[in-house]
Amino acid sequence: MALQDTLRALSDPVRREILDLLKVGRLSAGEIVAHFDITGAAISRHLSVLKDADLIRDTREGKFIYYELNTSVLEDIMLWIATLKGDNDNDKKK
Amino acid sequence: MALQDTLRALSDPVRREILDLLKVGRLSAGEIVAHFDITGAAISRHLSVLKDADLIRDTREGKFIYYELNTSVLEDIMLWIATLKGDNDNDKKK
DNA sequence: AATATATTTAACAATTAGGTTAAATGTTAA
DNA sequence: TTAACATTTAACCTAATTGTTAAATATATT
Repeated sequence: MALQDTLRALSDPVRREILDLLKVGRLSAGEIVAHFDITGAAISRHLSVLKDADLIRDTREGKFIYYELNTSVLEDIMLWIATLKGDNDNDKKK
Repeated sequence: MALQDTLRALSDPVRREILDLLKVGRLSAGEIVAHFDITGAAISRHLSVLKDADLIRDTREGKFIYYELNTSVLEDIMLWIATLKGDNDNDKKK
């Protein structure tokens, strides 16, 4: 379900914007919420979708929960797209 | 809306499987339907989503409509993912 | 212990998505 | 022009998604 989860997570524009924000560095949930016009509850659920897809990691620090990007799962997408485009790099690898 | 359309189209497993089928070569709608357990109507709608996202192109030939892959729009995803991963190749380009 | 702050979870409403069957459209051939 | 075939579109149903507000949880502070 890895690829499925990742692509589903990426298919929402709010979630992609969250990832774009985290590109610069870690942010607390509240800091992320501040960038949007929707409620903290809505953002919180988006964060949990991203977390389930392992696109972000969280660490609590006192009252705050910090989120940071985890790009490793994006490899699978890159691979899938590459094979779709007829790249035979993968065949070579095996 | 290009990236959004592409990612949304890719977020469904049936649609990804259709693209995988087309990797080998063009197929008629009917041939595609034959690979699945859902109705032709359902597949037809999936095809139209893929077409709207410009991931496939169609050409009618007599009674049949043939579908073929168009991978060019996948570039945008690759780019977006690359920047997310901190690739500064794009910066260099400008 | 009580309160304030940060965040998540629950319950709900509106919208979107993906499936079905039945009807419509386009094309070929009798 | 009628019949048959390939495909799409329409109408409908159910389930999932995304947002809201209100309640719950976790931590820090007084």
